[in-house]
Amino acid sequence: MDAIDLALVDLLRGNARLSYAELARQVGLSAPAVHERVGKLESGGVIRAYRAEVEPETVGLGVTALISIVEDSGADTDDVLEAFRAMPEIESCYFMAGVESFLLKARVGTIAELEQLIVRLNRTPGVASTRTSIALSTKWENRPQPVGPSSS
Amino acid sequence: MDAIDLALVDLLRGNARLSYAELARQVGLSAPAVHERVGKLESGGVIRAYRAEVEPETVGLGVTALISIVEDSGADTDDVLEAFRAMPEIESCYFMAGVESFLLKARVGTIAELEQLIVRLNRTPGVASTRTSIALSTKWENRPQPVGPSSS
DNA sequence: GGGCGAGGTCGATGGCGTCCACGGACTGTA
DNA sequence: TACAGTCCGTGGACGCCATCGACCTCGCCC
Repeated sequence: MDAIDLALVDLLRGNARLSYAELARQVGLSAPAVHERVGKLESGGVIRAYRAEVEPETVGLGVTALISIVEDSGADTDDVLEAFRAMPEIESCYFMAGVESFLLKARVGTIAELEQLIVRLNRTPGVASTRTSIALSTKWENRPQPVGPSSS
Repeated sequence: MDAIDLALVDLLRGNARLSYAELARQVGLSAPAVHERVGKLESGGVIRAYRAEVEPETVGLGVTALISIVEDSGADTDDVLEAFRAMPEIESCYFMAGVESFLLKARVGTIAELEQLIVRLNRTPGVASTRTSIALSTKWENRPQPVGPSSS
């Protein structure tokens, strides 16, 4: 994990479809060398995936909500997690410090679907209560912060 | 935006580095046809970007926090937004319904850096108060939900 | 000094991206 | 029905790219 690896990660966070040849030009190595480095970043768990970022409205997912979950005392956190994982609307799931154990980011098409999701969440064993905030608009999301020349 | 476009979007959300030839095989078209469709999805704003998803800890961003912001009455929301945008630690920014106008997701390397960020946020003109929750762990993030055969 | 491993370059080759010309289906008009 | 125009696809061609293997260089350890 040297400066060149960080540069590759930065480049791929900005545009995951850059060719190895282009990456090679940018970091000043040959294409096979870059190919091997990126392969190691992938298998070493640094690069988890390559994803196209989609404008949610255009695929019928116009409603974004953030839902905080208070767990039942004595709930099995793993079971709760598994139940959340089975709900595809839940895009992100953070385990939080504080009274509210989880914060979920959910994306649905309509307010009606959001309502159904909240009902399902409240019915989930281990969930004591939910608190939902609706995002009126997403100013930006998952902006990659340059990690540039840093320590490690 | 027909079923084939949706399939392409799904495939690219799952793996942004699929070749056009591979996409073509999956959807049953020729490579040039897929190339043109994807090009239209990009220029039409459906596909916003292609990003490598990185394990944050491995690039020195091990601390995730969610920060709610209450605006001053009379604050200029655009100015506040611009100030947020200038802080690279803020990965996502949602404009929310409720007392707290914004929800920010920030990623930093250490608690000390988080403290500095919060200080800067509180000093920002237009910001009345902040409320920070720390994510102890990220169970998952930006999981693409299949949009499959849907309406539109 | 000599062997070894990590990590690089170079060269070759097959597949891919991308441009272009062409063709069939659908639509609106006479 | 016949015709022209448009949209959207296919197939072929060509140059670039991904990827493999052979070799090279440097630093390290015995």
